[in-house]
Amino acid sequence: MAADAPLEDDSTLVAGERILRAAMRRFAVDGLSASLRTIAEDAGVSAGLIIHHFGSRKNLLAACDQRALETTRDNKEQLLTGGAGVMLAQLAQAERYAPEVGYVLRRLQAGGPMAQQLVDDFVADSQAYMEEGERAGTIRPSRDPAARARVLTEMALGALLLQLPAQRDHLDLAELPGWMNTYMESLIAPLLEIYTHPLLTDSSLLDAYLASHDREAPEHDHPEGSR
Amino acid sequence: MAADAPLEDDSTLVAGERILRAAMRRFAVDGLSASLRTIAEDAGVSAGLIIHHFGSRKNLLAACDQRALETTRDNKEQLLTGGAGVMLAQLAQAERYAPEVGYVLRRLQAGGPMAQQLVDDFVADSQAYMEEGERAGTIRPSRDPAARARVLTEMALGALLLQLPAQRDHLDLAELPGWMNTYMESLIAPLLEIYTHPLLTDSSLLDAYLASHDREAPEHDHPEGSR
DNA sequence: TAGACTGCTGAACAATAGTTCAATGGGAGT
DNA sequence: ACTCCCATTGAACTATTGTTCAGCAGTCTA
Repeated sequence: MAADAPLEDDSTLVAGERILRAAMRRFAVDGLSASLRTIAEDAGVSAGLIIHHFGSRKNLLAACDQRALETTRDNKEQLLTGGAGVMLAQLAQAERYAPEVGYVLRRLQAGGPMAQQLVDDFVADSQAYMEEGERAGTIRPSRDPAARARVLTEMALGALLLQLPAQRDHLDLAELPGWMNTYMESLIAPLLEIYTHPLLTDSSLLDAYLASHDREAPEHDHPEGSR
Repeated sequence: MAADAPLEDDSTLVAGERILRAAMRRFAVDGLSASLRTIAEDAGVSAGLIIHHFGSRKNLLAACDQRALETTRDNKEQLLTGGAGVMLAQLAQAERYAPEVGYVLRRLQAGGPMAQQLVDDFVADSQAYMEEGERAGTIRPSRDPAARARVLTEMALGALLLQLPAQRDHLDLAELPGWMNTYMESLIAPLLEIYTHPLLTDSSLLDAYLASHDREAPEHDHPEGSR
């Protein structure tokens, strides 16, 4: 019974925890399509036991999601704007968290509601951090701070995603910290440049856009006629 | 015989083309894990025929990749910096290309070498376009134009990826144009702001970073003379 | 008309997946 | 010592997958 019971029954905690960790590792390494039997072997148990504890594969994924959310929420510090990626990178430096970070990346790669949830978390973090920077005078105020934080965060996370290996390809957890470090290193120079010296030489594009949209005519036809 | 023959034998072109189009649609709609039988049903043929024509599932994917590359390469125009996403959005406006655009998105989502290939294409485009803007005086020169183009493109594409539904979830091709349009609309205001008014209020961060890194590799990569 | 070529089908096969279930075995409680 | 309990196993079941293969049907050639 209790096939769909809430996870983490305390009486099953030892085996359940071992399975959960093996699952996060496997999902991170092999992608979210890793098989239950593989996970079972890693955890040193049988495939049936996973079902016995978690009810179904979907529930196991859900448990991993929850664990990933907790881990990321417990580690909210970032250094730089668009800090989501940086925060992940920092988290990955603590090799202890490599499975969690890998899992988060796989989840984001897979897309769907949980990816959205994770992104929203990062966005909220980023926004809070940017408000702080705004108060401190290091970050310029925005017309729409929420939108700005969202865009910057999604871009940082998304760019990171594009560096990932394919879904079913191997992601080496031991190399993950160095890998993310290298990537961040290559990112920081152009990113700082863009954030310091504006890409566009004047504000004509922005002005034109604002002029045509700020007068409360939200939904009008796009200027360029398609052909 | 001819199991690994080059694709698109002209004598088999009619059925092969029908299969290829059905495959691109299905892969776009259901994700790259769509089954051969589903595709076969869409194309009005048997599953065996797909093998007969393409040799294997992998080859079918490869054929779709090639088609997607051709389509995107034949439609290289963009409006705005980081134009890869914009270019895809525009391409999606021509509903005729919805399957190709959807397939490209799925490919990027799946990651791997082909995603890298597509990204590199977009980066090259973006860089050429930005050089043009640089000459025209609308875009500010960069210390490292290639890196800047890559970062901007990967961020634009990556942010788009995060909006996608999950791998195995339904992606409605009929809604794809409007969907991308809406997303681009929400992106353009904060993006123009960031590109116009620098995010950081002063250059201290950039200066500090450059000071600590420029003694190694300042700028040995002279910007290329355009070929 | 006979024969051959070939695009094409549909059944069958092997591999893998998640899930079910009867049986086991050891520990706790009485 | 006996019994109950429950974590745990391992085999089996079902579903789906990519792929194979023998053969059918239509068309072209001689």
